[in-house]
Amino acid sequence: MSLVKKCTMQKPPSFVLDGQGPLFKQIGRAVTEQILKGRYKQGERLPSEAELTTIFDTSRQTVNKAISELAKHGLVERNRRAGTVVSWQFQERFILPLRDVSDELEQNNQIYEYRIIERKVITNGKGGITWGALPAGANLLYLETIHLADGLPVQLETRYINFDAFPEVEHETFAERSPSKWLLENIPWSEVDHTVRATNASAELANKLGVKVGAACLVVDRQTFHRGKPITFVHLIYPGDRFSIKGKFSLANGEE
Amino acid sequence: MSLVKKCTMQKPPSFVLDGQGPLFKQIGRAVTEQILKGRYKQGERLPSEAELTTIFDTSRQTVNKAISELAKHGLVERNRRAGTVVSWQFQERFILPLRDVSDELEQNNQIYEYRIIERKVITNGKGGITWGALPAGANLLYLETIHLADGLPVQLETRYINFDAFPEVEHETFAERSPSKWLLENIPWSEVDHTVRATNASAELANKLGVKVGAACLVVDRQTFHRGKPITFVHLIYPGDRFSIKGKFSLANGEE
DNA sequence: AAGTGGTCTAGACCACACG
DNA sequence: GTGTGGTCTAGACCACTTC
Repeated sequence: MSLVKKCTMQKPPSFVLDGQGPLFKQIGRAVTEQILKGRYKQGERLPSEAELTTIFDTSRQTVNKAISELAKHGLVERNRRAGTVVSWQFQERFILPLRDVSDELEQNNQIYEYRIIERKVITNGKGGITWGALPAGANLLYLETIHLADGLPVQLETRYINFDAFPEVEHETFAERSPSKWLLENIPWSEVDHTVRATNASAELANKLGVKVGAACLVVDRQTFHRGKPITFVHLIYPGDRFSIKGKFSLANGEE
Repeated sequence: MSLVKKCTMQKPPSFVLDGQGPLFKQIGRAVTEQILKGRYKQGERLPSEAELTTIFDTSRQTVNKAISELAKHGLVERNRRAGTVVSWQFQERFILPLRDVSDELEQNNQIYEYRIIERKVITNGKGGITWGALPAGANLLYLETIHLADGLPVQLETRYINFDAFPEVEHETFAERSPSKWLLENIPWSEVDHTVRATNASAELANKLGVKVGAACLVVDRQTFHRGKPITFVHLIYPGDRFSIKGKFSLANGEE
């Protein structure tokens, strides 16, 4: 029996606190730093919370808060007994924020307007329109809205609202607030479902958006629910050359 | 002097713990629940941490953890002295995950393959190619890769790697691992920048992706950095009819 | 001045998974 | 069993902001 198991030559601590901001963030950065430097490789185990507690001379809570945050961002994985190891892949979590058009445009100092093109109550399943989340025969408020930036169309919104569940929309003209804003301010929601894809503009769409027939457009489909109850389904179409979704992510600062 | 300031008819506590999982999550759900129910409206102030501590008969830490989490998700905003109020808009945080193609396909039980179409070292700024993050004249490793699902093209990848900073890529054939996977496993990164938009397929692109000329395609541009040093720029093109980005978000469970 | 959230401590018990 | 992270407590000091 050997006395030591290969004497893994205790690595230099080398964690450096920068003195900026809260301790738990400093610790998070220090550890992230060492991982990025390759000091801890993928699959490799980090010091336990107990060890980090002594390394940084702090309480376990603080260490836990720091490392749990890294785990939330997917940089490390934590397991009881097995300890904390560096993730093998953390590319799965690239993240894109999706914002309301009007907010997006305001930030760019563009002038935002919208116009309701059409408004009617329709029956789910008829006229070729079916919203799978609701049974056929349900009443839907149909709204078609065009959103403009500096007078140029940037988004065509086709919306269906669960009319039976929210009959109060009948008396809303959406003159003051766009349907999107009105819903957000008046109807609570708890779940959202998104799909983003690309499509070619049909003749009708091209006309409404002021682009050429066949032009590539970005399409965002969004379904909103509250406790499983469907609220609204919205189909957003953007001219491909006038709109894009942008997102940044930085490991050092946390999210976004 | 009136004795009471209008006696704001102490609202019924009405927070309900469901007994499922950790206390701080139960509290988070209970509070979220009341907000969604409209019991606390937008801009309205929540009970302070001290009050919640007595309401839930727990420690302040636990309450803090619960409510801070809601704040991270954008449901509420916290301010010193002013207290915690329900956010006016929390639509800004709709989130879309972006995943590696191969992972995406694996999940759908589709067969994944890739082929390197072209590989060469080029000079930044020449041949009409400029990567703004690097100076003109820098060396770039150019890689063009096609990714297939069940034998059908789903992604055309055009990639530039900062060759001067990572000369080790010269000897990598990317035969075992796609450039994307190889980079993720061998080069540390700390910042990512994304843009998603739609575009019409050029003749060349249409040919490579096996779609019609002019077909709408989804384009993802991704720049990756490490401590501000550019690593790679990649231009991913998906046939619009064969690919979409999907994301779900639920307030009740936390993220994603 | 006073109330709020932000952070930190030093302890504790527990569930889980590995040996 | 034993070490790990997950959670919780009861206290504390501080910074900020509104009152």
